[in-house]
Amino acid sequence: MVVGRSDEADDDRRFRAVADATRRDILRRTMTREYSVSELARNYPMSFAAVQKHVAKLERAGLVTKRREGREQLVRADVHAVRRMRYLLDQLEAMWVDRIDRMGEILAQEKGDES
Amino acid sequence: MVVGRSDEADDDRRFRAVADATRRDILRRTMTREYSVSELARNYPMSFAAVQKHVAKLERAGLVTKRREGREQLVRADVHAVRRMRYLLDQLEAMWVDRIDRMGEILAQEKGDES
DNA sequence: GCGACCTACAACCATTTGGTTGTACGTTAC
DNA sequence: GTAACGTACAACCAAATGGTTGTAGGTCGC
Repeated sequence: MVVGRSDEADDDRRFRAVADATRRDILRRTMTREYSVSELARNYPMSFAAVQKHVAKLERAGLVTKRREGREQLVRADVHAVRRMRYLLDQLEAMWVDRIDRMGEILAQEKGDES
Repeated sequence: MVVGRSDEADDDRRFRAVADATRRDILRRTMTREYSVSELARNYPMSFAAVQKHVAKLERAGLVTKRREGREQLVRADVHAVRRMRYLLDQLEAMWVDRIDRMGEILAQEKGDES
């Protein structure tokens, strides 16, 4: 997969969206079941509008979606966006493992040469 | 593991540190080998001081470490901090999977009742 | 020893962020 | 029908962020 600029911007948004304890908690809760925004808001020591802003930021990052049911907006997490972030971190770790592997080969080679 | 406030702050720092394309690229590069700060800086269309700030932010998040070699500071990535982020995302995904599993059980139960 | 290279950081600035209060509108329950 | 509930968003403000320029000091190579 070739990473383009729009992919980088999406990654920016996703990681930034989870770089806040309140938003991570919103994500945890909405991963288990749907919550309305005001139901979510009751869990945090801030105004309703502030929680609305957090939800909006998660939505712009593609981490949650909303659907209206009567007067309520129900928020649910989207595991795909979480997987995309995990994938990127997996790639980073793979680069690390690859480096360690290459060092191991060098060491093995040096040991062979010493015999 | 119980997540405490200082853990949350660490998570804030780590996710915020990777919420920027330049810093993700620095992380990719230093995952494969050590780079000096000025060597890194040659890759980005910004001042040396700006790259320095990016490296400092990664360092504060525990994602890279620096060691001095003569006049150069050599930067290397720390895979443990990447793993901590991945772990957190794994937990989120596990919550999703658990929810899907519970829905599957409910559906199976409903089908059993219909027979 | 001195020019080139490398790094650190202060001060500044424009933009973004994260919170508040206030206003407005739609839905629901009685 | 109206009070209660739920939501959206504008305007505001303080703090944080991400970049710049400039100054200063250490190391290295010739």
